[in-house]
Amino acid sequence: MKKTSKRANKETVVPNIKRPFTTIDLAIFAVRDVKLNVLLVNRPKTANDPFPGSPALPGGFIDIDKDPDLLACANRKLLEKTKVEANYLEQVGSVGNGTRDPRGWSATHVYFALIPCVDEQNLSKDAYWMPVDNAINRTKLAFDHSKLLLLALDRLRSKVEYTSLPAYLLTPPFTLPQLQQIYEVVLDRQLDKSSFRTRTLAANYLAETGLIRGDATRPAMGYKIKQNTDLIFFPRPLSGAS
Amino acid sequence: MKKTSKRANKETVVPNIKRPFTTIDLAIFAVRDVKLNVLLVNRPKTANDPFPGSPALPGGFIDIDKDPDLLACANRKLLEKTKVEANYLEQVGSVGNGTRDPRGWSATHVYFALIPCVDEQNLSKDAYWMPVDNAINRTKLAFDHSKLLLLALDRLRSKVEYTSLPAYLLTPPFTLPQLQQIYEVVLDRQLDKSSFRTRTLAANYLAETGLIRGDATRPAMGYKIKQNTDLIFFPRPLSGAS
DNA sequence: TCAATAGTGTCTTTCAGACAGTATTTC
DNA sequence: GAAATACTGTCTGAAAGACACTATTGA
Repeated sequence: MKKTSKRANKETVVPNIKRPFTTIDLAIFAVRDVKLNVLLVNRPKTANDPFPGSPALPGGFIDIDKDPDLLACANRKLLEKTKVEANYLEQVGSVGNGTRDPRGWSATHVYFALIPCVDEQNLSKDAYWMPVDNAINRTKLAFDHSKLLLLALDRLRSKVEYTSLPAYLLTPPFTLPQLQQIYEVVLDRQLDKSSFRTRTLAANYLAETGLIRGDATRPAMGYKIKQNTDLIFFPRPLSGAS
Repeated sequence: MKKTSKRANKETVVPNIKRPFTTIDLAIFAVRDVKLNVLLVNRPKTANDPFPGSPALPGGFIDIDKDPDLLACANRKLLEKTKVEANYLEQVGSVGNGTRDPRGWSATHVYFALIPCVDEQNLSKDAYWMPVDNAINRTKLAFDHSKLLLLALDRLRSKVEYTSLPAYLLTPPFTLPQLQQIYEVVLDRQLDKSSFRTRTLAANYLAETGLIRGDATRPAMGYKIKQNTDLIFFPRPLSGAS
């Protein structure tokens, strides 16, 4: 290899500039007791830490020695807190400014994850579930995490209007009425059964797994997401998607 | 103020962790000669710089002394290169890993901007327009900027399917046929005139500004975006929005 | 049989798409 | 009047919403 490579011949010089802190924050969602929940952790009570004891989104500094990229870092932190892999993990965006962290200029990369509900005793010790309604309206989260949670929730809700996202909040096999309930829980409104079924089945992303017995009622067909299926985009949003 | 404030009583300790580089990259779009163009700059030819002389998206390191937040940083860099404010500026997301910059682990925050076309002699000296088709298919951009450009372009195209975004690529007053042409240029396909007009006018975000004379043809009504109007979301996407 | 839930059928509504037809300008 | 472009009207079709109806289970 004689020709000049991308790297300059001499060692590339590391520029001498001030670097912001770089963190990841995660909004991990699951449905518990017919409510959308978000995973929180309490900040350490060490005096030197900002917001000691406050509830916060899981996350923290990127470890540039351990994390090959941002997504891997998000996955690592998710696994540390929940012991499970995400059914779905997507970046919401990033927020950075000089005021969000009292320790200095800081930029965070925000992800949201969907998992089926994990029992609290299987979570990491410092982690717990809270209904999002509660987390948004009645809880002061550390840093700007209330705002970050709202960002993630808005993204989730808006995508639920026109995608198959809620299927990632369930463990297969699940029934169409169960799936519809998840949609209703996330969107906080009722949906029509008939059009929901037509739309869902027409998208052709579910495979039947056999009847599931109900409780003294008619059994429902069980479904799972077909293998190698990406997120489904429906041709029209459910309604006021704006 | 006696009660404990958010900052700990003693100075909060700055944690001793390695920090990645933090940068902004901008995909600045405008329509020139009936083609969607993107603003590029050539990397400096200094030997110590990575990718010397290569075309790249405008951007660079955050200056934590100058930039209060990420958006302000994006605005600053936009203004430096184009001398104009953006009609529309939105974050696409962020990309960070250990390999995208030969100088070390680096995270960039990607924005896209829409501006009406700025003549090349009014741009900053090192900046120039390139048709996106050309920039994507026939140009090797510095760093991972080809990938970043694609991210921004995908976001733009997908939002054009169901929003009023293209209106921000025009200087008012403009006519509906002109606006339709911008949609067609961005989406690279023809649209039906009648449904385009119905949909656009029904959204009620345009105000008439009086007839605009054509070239030996019937004059067309001029429009501008109504004041204090946010981006409009249409009830349905144009077609295969997926 | 009844209660409860699963699932279907039918009609309406809302918009995008196709396409033909009319209107207004300059030459 | 011709050419060019602006604008309108009518029909079709796809998919959501409302809502009544049938189907299948356990007690």
